[in-house]
Amino acid sequence: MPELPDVETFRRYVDATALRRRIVDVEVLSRRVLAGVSSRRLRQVLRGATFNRTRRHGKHLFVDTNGSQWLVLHFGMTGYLDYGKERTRGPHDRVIFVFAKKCSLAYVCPRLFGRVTLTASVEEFVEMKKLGPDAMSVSAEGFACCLCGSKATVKSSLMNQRLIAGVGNLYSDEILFQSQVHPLFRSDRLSVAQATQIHRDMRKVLRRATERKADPMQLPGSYLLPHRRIGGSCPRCSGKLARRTVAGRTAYWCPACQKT
DNA sequence: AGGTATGTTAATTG
DNA sequence: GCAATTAACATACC
Repeated sequence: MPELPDVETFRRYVDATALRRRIVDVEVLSRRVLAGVSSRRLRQVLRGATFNRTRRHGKHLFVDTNGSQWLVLHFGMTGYLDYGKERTRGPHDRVIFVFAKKCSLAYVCPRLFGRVTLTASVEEFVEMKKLGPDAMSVSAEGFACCLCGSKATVKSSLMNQRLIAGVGNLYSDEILFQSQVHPLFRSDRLSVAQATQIHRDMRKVLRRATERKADPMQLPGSYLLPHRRIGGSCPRCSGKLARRTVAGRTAYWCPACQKT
């Protein structure tokens, strides 16, 4: 799941379920998802604390734990959160934050590509990971700056978390479809008008997707994602969509609507 | 069985 | 150094 709209949805989910509740225990069921923190330290820092507030930068979710540490959650390709009272444990639960009254929040990650850690500062973490500005917060000028310095294809640049944080394979396809820009177009050859358009469409697409709880199939029929499958047709011109590996991922686009 | 998958990163190649 | 490609990670689905 997790591109920016998914992680923003998870952030709101934590806000709605787990804020200000005393953490009575932390169960680490898979050490593999811990990055640079031991289960003992995670438990020691979180036990007795509360989740105070949440932040998001790109695909990373941060939860202020009351003291000097933030819990950092990244979801890989298949991670998500599941809150419940007396919830039954699933096979892919990796870390469980246990609250009072048998309530708990599970970090579930079937493929184990996600990571959980702690950081003293969100800004330091972002700098350490060399993440670019958040896709929903970056200004048009900042966005153009990030893209136009890259010789990579525009799809690759959009997905490069060091340039812009938050856009992945699915939404990069959607953004370029909206802007009618070909995914293989070189970033540094975009006109100012094109970069401005892509910036506007990026924010529009991510906002829309977040409104729809990050379910790509719930996007309007005029969007690419509901049609993004083998044999799918362009909602604008009805032509067959093109499909090819770009930047190591499967890209879909309309060869008629998205020129060069 | 083999191909595919919403992510990241290291190694390799041009 | 940059960019593209490939493999690797671990699992599920068609």
